Amino acid sequence: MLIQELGFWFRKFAANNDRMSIVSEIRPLIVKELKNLYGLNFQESDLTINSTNPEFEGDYTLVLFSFVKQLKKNPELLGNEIGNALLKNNPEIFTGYNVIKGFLNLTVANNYWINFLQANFNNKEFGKKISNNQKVMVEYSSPNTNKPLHLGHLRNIFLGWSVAQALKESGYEIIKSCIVNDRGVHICKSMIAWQLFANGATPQTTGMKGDHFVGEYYVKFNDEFKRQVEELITQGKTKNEAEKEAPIMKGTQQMLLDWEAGKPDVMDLWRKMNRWVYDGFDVTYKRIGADFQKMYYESNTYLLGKQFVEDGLQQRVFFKKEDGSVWIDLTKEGLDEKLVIRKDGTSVYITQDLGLAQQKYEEFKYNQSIYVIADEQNYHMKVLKLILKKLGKPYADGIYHLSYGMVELPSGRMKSREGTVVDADDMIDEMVNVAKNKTEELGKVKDFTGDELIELYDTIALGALKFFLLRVDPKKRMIFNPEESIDFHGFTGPFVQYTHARIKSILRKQSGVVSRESLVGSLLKLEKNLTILLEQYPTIIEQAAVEYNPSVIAIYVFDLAKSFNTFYTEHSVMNAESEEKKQLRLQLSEMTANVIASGMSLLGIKVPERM
RNA sequence: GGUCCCGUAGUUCAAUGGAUAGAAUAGAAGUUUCCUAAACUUUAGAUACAGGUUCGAUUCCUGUCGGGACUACCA
Repeated sequence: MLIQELGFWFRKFAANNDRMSIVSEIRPLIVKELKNLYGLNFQESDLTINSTNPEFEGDYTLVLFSFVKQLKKNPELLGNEIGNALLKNNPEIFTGYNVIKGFLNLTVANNYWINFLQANFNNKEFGKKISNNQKVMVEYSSPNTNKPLHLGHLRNIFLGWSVAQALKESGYEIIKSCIVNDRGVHICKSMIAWQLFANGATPQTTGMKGDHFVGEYYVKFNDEFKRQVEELITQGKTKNEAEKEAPIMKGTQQMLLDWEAGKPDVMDLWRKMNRWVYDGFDVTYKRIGADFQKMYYESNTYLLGKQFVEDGLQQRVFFKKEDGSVWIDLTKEGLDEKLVIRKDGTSVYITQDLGLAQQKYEEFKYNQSIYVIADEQNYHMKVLKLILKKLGKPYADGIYHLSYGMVELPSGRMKSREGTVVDADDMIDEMVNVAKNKTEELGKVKDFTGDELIELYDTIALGALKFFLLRVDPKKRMIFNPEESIDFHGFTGPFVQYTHARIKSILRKQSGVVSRESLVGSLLKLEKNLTILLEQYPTIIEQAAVEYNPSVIAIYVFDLAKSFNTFYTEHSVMNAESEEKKQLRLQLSEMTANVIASGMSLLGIKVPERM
């Protein structure tokens, strides 16, 4: 290698964490050539550059059709002219090109890939960006305190956590928050059922997890309510009347009034039962790795929005109807009139959220505020943002609704009343069980201690579950099939974890550190494929962060593992053809393990050394 | 009724308007004296329907059919 060429590579890879991807380096070069050759000004974003299809020669492909029209040249000629110029002016980057139909296939120099590998293979922070001084709040989980977490919550939690992590890796400061829905009529339902049926039982006396314990009384309320309604109907009432007059429902409404009045015994019971639920949630959160820097409680925030009302009326954004209720007219925006204050002066859900948005902003001065909420609330979130905008709030534009689709069963939507809800804790326990059985069956870790085994089962089980819920585009509804979903083969977390464990096994056999200089001049097809994939990792993180979409990481990390497995089956690392090849493959292996570990960590998934 | 979202192999998911629509499972056929077979290889199989825009459409537009969500003085 020539001295000046070494200098080129040194500059290229010196600042690891700020390095540009090869594609982002190629773009300006092409723009430059288009100007030189034809005097045309194109934006980098005008260029379409794809990975070259495997059946053609080349690494990256420029699509030529968009220039053909403007230049009135045939694509073959155009491609050759651009390819020729690129090669001539950037001999250290390109070593070849070919034109097929309207596609210019570019081959990137082996030296580029080899130097990339040498510079980054042992960098565990590859892909991580330096701070950009932007602050993002991510609100997720946000449960009710009347029942335990279910599969739908898990999608929310994994998604919120992972998006936050991808943003953090991209240089943002992250504040994870949670608004706990700890008040309201549904909470009173559990409370009243406890008063009626519990005989003083507690999670401690029954040995139950607190959230499950309280959830049982919520179910008991519904059973009793149904029974009372039926009884009243047999007495000649209509269904509507019966539902209004059922004693347990009347009791619930009274309890809500008592709560709002701050009646001591009701407040005591409310605090006690919420404490039970929080204790239960904490266990689950800890187990699945959810964390929050800021908790909000609706019992503290539900009155906040009222400050907006005067403001809104004065600005003529809101208007008052004759009965005293306050509204906003959104018909010009294609929506309806929306109530913000009831005629009795109490606030509604949207009003509370206005207040909470304001409080969050005052407290954290965020640049962006992300709400991880299911898509059934698309309308609500649209209205929220619109109102804040109309009120001239500076933070309105930073609000983003990360809307995700429901998790459904093959039989349809999960319904708590029909008992078709998949409980989060049960689900995790079942996954752990499957992980245990499978691991024992394979018998590869018989020398593990009891604690190590428990940790491994958790790692695999949660890896499978998180991967399963994150591998799908958040926007889309997803179907959860209990029979088929607990699978550790194919496009799954354990598949990726297994690849990592196998690589680690190779690396353990290598005594001492892997050499930095591999001194090989060329790459075999499978070696190059793997290197190209590794080089794309920072771009993938960026995409996941920009699109708020962890599934691109899951898909990437799976592709990477698959690509390594193919390589690994074909070529031996420890018994490579030469010492240089061995070092190169060790570098490839180490970097693949690092990127897998890093990518999986962005999904909240641990990777084992052995499994 | 109105607004919005979604229809891709048997099934679960991919595909910034670009080359012969990719994977995974399930199906068929193979690979273990050699770095962990939770792996690898081969094979068969799909864009709901009808138009339109475009050099080029799974992607954009219109319509039809099918599924879902929202449309609360519930949260």
